[in-house]
Amino acid sequence: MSNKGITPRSEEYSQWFLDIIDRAELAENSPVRGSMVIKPYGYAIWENIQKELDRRIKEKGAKNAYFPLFIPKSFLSKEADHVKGFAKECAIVTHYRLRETADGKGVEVDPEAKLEEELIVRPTSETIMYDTFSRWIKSWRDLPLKINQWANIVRWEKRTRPFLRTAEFLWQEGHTVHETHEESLKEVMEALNMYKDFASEVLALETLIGKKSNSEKFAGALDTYGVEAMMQDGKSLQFGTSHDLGQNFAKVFNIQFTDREGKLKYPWQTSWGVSTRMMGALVMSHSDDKGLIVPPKIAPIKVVIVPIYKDDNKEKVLKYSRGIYNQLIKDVDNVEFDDREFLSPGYKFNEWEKKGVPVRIEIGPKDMEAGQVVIVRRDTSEKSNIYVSEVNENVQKLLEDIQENLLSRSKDLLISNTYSVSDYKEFKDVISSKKGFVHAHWCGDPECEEKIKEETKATTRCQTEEGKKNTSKCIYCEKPGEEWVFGISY
RNA sequence: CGGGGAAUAGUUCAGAUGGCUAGAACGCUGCGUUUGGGACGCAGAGGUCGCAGGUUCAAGUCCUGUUUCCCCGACCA
Repeated sequence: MSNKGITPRSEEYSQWFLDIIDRAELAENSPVRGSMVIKPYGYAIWENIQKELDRRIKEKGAKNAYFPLFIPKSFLSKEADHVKGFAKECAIVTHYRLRETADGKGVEVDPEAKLEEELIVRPTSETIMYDTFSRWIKSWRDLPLKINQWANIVRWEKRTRPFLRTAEFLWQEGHTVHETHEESLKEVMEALNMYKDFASEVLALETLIGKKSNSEKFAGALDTYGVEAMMQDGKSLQFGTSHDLGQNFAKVFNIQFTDREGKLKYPWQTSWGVSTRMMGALVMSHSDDKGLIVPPKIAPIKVVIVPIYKDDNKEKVLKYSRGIYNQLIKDVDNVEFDDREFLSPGYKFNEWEKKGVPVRIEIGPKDMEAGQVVIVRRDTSEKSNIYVSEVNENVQKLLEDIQENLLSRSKDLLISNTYSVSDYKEFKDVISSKKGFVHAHWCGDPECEEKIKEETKATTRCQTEEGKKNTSKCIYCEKPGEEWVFGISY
């Protein structure tokens, strides 16, 4: 099996990657391609991400709900751009029953059981939600409506990559409805900033936010804003999106409300989402040749204690270590005590390093005699001898330090791989040799964008607030243009 | 849908110009010894060599067909 799709840093990479997900399990039993099994440890990371993000989403005033997996074909086809955008990557349910084959050895689709109207497995939930919204919303008093859904969705991509682009993925999608465009635009930016803050505060990832170009925007939106992260190889990864849907969907799903003057109006909508792709960003950003580094705030195991003993001092060391464990869990959660027998300490160290556990505590006879423990941080591999009485304080401080250090590494990477260029030759040089984010001017013509993509593989990633104000010659056609951020995208 | 690979043990792979009973490493099972950076010894289980034809005294190896998977593009969060 190979995991080459996801920025291998070394041969070791593919090994520890498999501790988190497993594609083989599924591939053997099923012809489902491009889906993946997320193993318990990987899923525990996802659960922690969910928990923290869910809290922030609710803080914004959104409530969780759940809508159907299947969308009637007619719903999806209501918004013209929306259909065009998703038509080519939909899984479609056409029948509802199987029957035994004539030879009795298997099953086949029962042609009698054809659905009158095909169902589409949701590639996103705008249509099925908004059909319902049209019944929920009558008056300005019903607004704003803010609904969030945690769900799985299916996009039948031609080519898949673990975490970055799987046929089925887990995500969160927020959908809001507002009285005015001004208000909905505010929501779009709030969601965008929520993602940026989440990335930086929780995932320790520095990101860039801004508006997407027309060719990159969501099918059916007026405008799409994106959060772009930079991976260790300089390539960019769209991490989350927030869409200004305008009144496009309101009009086709007939969502109307009576405003404060008694007039019937179409509301303004937004939608925003992030997916398990975040896990990919996490893996690809915080990793070194030893394996993953999980930011402490979402680590399923924050601290692992590894007792080191020989037969003659086993009981003593275990007792001493357990004492420290009991002391530590008073102040720190997610502490693991690894007393598995007959596995060498070296094996254990390696295993926890692969999994990215931020702090490891080694306790052996030498430490016991000195009344100390050895504390090792995962990000720098730095070891220190700490007195038992100082362990709790030290570990708490270390966890904060690691979280900060990961973010500062991510910042440094982004800053040191961001360039500004003024002509096309320079643009091509930088893109081909350095990758990274390249600030350059573009006239806004999709043809120039397309040509640049064909010739360099670089696409517009987004336009920042400052970029909009900064005008100069388009690097391709030299007509006047605004500044955009280009990059090579995953 | 284009362009390249590949298919042999649970996994990664080796098996020139066909040759006898199909191999290694890792993993797995048992016993014993080990435990401060991926432990070691001994014993063992595990294979219709992707599938179907063909050539041959003889096919994992050659030929034809077929299926599947992987990688690189196009599409996309």
